[in-house]
Formats: sequence, C-alpha cells, structure tokens
Amino acid sequence: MSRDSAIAEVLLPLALDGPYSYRVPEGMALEAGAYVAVPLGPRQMIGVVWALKDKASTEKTLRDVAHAFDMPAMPETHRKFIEWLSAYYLEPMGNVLRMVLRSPGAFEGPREQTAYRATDLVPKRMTPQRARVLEIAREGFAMRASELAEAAGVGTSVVKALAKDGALEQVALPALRRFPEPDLNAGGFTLSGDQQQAAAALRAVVAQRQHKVMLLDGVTGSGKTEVYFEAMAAALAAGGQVLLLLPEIALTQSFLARVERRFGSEPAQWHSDVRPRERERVWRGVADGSAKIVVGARSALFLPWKSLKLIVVDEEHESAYKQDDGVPYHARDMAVLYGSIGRFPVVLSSATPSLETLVNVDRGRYGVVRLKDRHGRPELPEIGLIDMKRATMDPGTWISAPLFEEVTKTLAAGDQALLFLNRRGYAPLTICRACGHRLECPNCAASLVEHRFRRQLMCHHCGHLEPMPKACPSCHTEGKMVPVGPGVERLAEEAAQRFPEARIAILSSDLARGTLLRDAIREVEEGQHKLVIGTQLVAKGHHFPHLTLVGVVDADLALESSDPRGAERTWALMAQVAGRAGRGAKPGRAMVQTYLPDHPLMQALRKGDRDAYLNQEKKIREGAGLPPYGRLAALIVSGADGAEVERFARNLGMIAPLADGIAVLGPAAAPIAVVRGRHRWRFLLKATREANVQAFLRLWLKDVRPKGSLALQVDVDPYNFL
DNA sequence: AGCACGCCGACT
DNA sequence: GTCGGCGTGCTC
Repeated sequence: MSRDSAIAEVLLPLALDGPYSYRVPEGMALEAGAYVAVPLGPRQMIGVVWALKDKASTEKTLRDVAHAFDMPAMPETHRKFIEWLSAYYLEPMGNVLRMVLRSPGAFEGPREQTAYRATDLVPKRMTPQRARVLEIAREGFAMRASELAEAAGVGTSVVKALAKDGALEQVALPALRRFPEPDLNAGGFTLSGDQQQAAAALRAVVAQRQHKVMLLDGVTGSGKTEVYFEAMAAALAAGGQVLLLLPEIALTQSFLARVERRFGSEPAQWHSDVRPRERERVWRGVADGSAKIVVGARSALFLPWKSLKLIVVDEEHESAYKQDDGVPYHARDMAVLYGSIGRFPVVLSSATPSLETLVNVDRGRYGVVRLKDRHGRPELPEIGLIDMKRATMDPGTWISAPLFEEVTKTLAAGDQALLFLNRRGYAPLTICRACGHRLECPNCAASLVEHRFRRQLMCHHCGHLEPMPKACPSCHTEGKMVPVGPGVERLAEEAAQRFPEARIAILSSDLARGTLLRDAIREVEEGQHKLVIGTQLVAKGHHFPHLTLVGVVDADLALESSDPRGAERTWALMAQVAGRAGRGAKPGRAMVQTYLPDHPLMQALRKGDRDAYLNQEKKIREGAGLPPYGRLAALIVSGADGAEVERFARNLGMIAPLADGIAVLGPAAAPIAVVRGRHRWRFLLKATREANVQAFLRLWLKDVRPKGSLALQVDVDPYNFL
C-alpha cells in the first residue's frame, strides 16, 4: 500500500504561504489533515498534513515526518476554512493555522495520570508521615502522588512505599474530564407564542442541513436567547456540534448559567481567561467531537471542529468581533464563511443589527425572524432630546438644567437614574493655562487622560502611565494645569455636588474587572445606588430593574469621529443604553444631550423610528459607495522614523495599479499619526462590490518588501479608522 | 516563531 | 584587538 516515495505536504504554523514537503517514513499511516511533528532546521514543529502526494513540491532532498499524533485528523472543511480566510485577508496560511494550534498542551499526548486512593489495609509499619498521608487519602478523592505528598508535607517516596505495602492503591485518572452529553429537554423555559414561531422557523432552517444565514432581530427583552437555544437543540439533536459566539465582555457567569439551565450541563467555554489545562481539554473535545456545545469569544471559530452544524453569533453588530491585532479578521463574517463551506446554518442575533446584515436581508441573501417585546413594550423607551446649543452651562459642568431636573424628579420618586458618558477617566485633555502646553503621551500622538482616582495620567492607546505633574513640563509654572472636558470621574464629581443626597456608583472598565466590578454591578442591580455613572460597559447586557431614567451626557461623540460607521455605532449604543431604562415594573425614559438635535439620527431616536434612521443611513452609505454598498480595505505603513514611513508610503502610492472599480485614496498620515512610538501612514481602498480587492492588493504588493523597522499591514474590511 | 549569520560599539 | 548588539533571512 504505502509507496516508499510518499510525500506529505505539511502546513506549519509560520508566516509561510504554503506547506513544506516531507517524506513519509515506512510504516507510517497518514491522511490529509493529520497532525504531525516534523523537523524544521534544528528543531521540531507541529503541523498539519495538507495533502499527500508522490512527488515533492521542491527539488531538495526531503526530511522525514518525525511523528504522527494519535488524534482525529483536521476535517477538510476546517482546512478549507483556513485557506479561504487566508486568501480573503491576504494573510499567510501558516499564520492562520497558528490560530488553530494555539493550545500548547493539546499535543502532549493523553496524559493519563496515576492517582492513589486509600484501601482498608493497614501498612506493616506506621510512621507519623505515613499516618498523615493516609489521613488525607482517606478523606477525599484519589490524588496524584505529588499532590498527596505535598498535602501531607512529605516526599513522594512515602506515598510510593504505602502503595507497595497495599495501604494505597493505584487508580487511573481519566486524562481529561469528559464533556457531559447535553440534555436537550433539560430547559424549563416556557416560550411565548411569538418565540415559539421564531423557534420553529429556525428549527426548520436547521433541519434543511444547508447553508443559510438567519437574522434573529428583536429588542432586549424579546427573548432571543431562548429562541436560538431551540435552534441549537435542533442542531444537537441531529448529532452536530454547536458554537455560540459572544463578544468577550458578554461571556459572563450568569450567561453560562442560562446555557447550563437549558442544556442540563455546563457548556465548554473558550475565551482569554480559560486556563491552559482547560483549553487543552476543550481543544481535544472539539477535535474528537465530544464537546457538543462551545460558548466562546471570536477565537473559538478556529477550534478544530469535527462536525460543526450551527454557529450562533449573538450581538452580531458588535465591533468587538473585529480583531485588530494579529490576523485582522471579523468573526461574524468568518462564521458566515464557515457555514457556507461546511454547509450549515448561521444565526445572527441582535437588538440593533448591523447595516451589513440588514442589507443582506433586503437583498434576500439572509432570512429574518423578528421578535417583539414579550411584555408589549415599545422598541425604545421615550427619548427626549436636549439641545445643548441652547443650554447655558456653567464652566466645568455637563449636566444641563433639563437633565438635572429629570434626575432630581427620578431620585425624589425613589427610582434609579443612570448618567451615561462614553469616556473613561477624569478629563480627556489637560492643558497649562500659562503657556497652552498640552499633556501628551511620549509614545503616541494623543493626549494623556487624567485618571484622578488613580492619581495618574494614562494613554488610552498604549497604556503609558505617568504621575500628574505639579508644574507644567513646558513652562514650569506651578498650579496652572487644568483639565479640559469631562470623563466619567469628573461627571461623578459634578453629580456628587449637585445630588449630594444620592448614593453614587461609577461603572467603568477601570474598576479592575473581576470581583470589584462584579460587586459594583450587583449592587446597582439590587438598587443600592440611586445614581449610576457609567461608560459603555453599562449598556451591554446588564439588567437594572430599578432604573427608570437614562441621561446621555454627550451623544455626539461617535457621530463626530471620522469613522464611517459612526452613525451606526451611535444608534446601537443609544438604543442599548436607553433600553436600560424601564426594564422593571415602571416605564423608563431617556434624555439625550446633543449639539446636533436636527441630525436625522437624533430625530429618528426621538421618534423611536429605527426604519427612518436605517433608510437615511442606507442612502448615505449608498451615495458614498461605503459598505455594504461598496468595499473598503486599508493599507497601513508604520515605522520608527516618520520621514522614512512617509517616503515609503508615497513610493508605494506611485506603483499602485489601476483597476476598474477600485480607487486608492492616500497616502495620508493616520488620524493618530504615532502609536507606541510608531509613525503611521495609510491608504484607503474604496471598491465596488464586484471588484476583486484581494487580487488588486496581491498585484500591488507582490514585490513590496518593507525594510528595517518599516511594516505594512493590510486590513480588509477595516472597522478601526485610527 | 527560533536560530544563525553578519556588520558596528565598549571591554578583559 | 575581541564580545555582543539585534537586523535579515531561512527553515521542506
């Protein structure tokens, strides 16, 4: 069977565009997708057999495959996914493979472990050390020799000797805890009529066993989660695996508990906080198909799926699905791609779907299921606009008279109010009143943000920290440094002065995540604080039943940025944050401070008219050829030396090819021209939907080799315009 | 990603 | 005169 000339084309997790050839040694059985160890220079590396051939793709004398791992091969679907993603984002295939192989322990073999358990036998000799070991062994579960020895404060030799005597017996611990089989009937949810219909529609799509994208569109409180749980149950019943993608911040313990309640056991989870040992367990469970449900952040897409049959993308509009460092992929788009390769359905769920998704629904490419609020509440609470051009504000204050009045009324009624400001810290800018000097980050072309509680200045782009100077670093005048503009901390200071009797909580990501933040959120949920000051963190998924008023301090922040999706982000954020009000028994109300009260988006918000906003936004995007009516790609040149970066970018501009339907804009200095000490220039490619942006970029960059500190990054479908 | 090869500053 | 800085290039 095995010819002596068999060649394995092995893809390695390196920045390489294709696989390397290796000889398959006599007697080694390999299939495409097999995980193997191969020699590479002086060391060994783990890779995946991409193909088996009888002729090498190189003239060199080949080295032998060193080892084939005893592990299910990577399915063809997953290999195709890697190839497609690599081609779409112009990322070397090996770099994409690296994202799949990012579970270091997974190849160290099924480390079956020997554990020890007490027997009824009494050892021939008893010493104090032996007694301690036996005491510990008797009270609990089987433990490994090292654990048992450590707990008893003795060496492992004592454990071994007791085993020899028969007072301890060896038991084999399963290498990795098994994943429990989900119980599809465990959940005790009673679905409303609306929900049942929606669930039936999704179940029918799953039953088709074909690729189909379904949008699940419904406000917070419409019960989308329970509905897509039913789609998951249908896919599981058909014997498949299911991936539920969430933005990292939404992956909370309480959410996982809901999944557990519905499916009778804890799902596998995959996110940045999962410990290495557990990562290994999940990775292997996904590969061998025993992990049926994975709840994960975007990188869970790259787990080596054996038989994935459904992906649910919750909060599909979240820009957190776009990864900005490393391989810049969009997890929602890649979920759809995976579904089309694997021929299974993908459910996108959101209360404020992205324009991309809604236009795909309009075009008939995606199906849609809509859900209304279960309690008959309107999509949005009543939203009032406060025209800040007419408000007379005392300097250093940001709560206008009408908002002040509303908060006062709310507090007087014993209800909870939220003041929302999407800006961390005390003040976004600090200047010297004597000379006009502005405190800037030494590594970035950006202002330092004062964090008064921490008594520090911080750069929000690189994390640089420094103490607040007493004197101006430029003119050395003391006592003239003044904060400009508000952050949540400064807003809290104003609120404390103007509502002295209210108990105030600040919710921002600066409260070191973890217990401090969880406790703060719980206290707010319980209604202990009457006035809550928060950044966008408060807008995401938390349920504050006592909240009846939301005040948006500055609704114009995202709208004024250069981001073409600014309006979309504003709408989603406003809808989410306003939606925090009136989640309990009493109805809620939102007040929005804006300098642009006549802006169509603000008017649509006031009327609670999503379609009006959408139609307006579609018109703007279509007119400008922006996504989803056109395609964008960014090309970023960066380097240590500003002049060198500019020269390289301009030269690159000269050799840009010409193509129908693709316009190259730039190069121009990036809006934040220096980040982490690296100067940045960028091009923006604007293309029609039909144009082949990837082919254009490949042609353009074919022979471009940035030298020295220069680097060139391609960002297909950019979301970040900094 | 490693690791080696290769040209310019402070040391036994 | 060397030891070593990390820039650049290669690994089937």
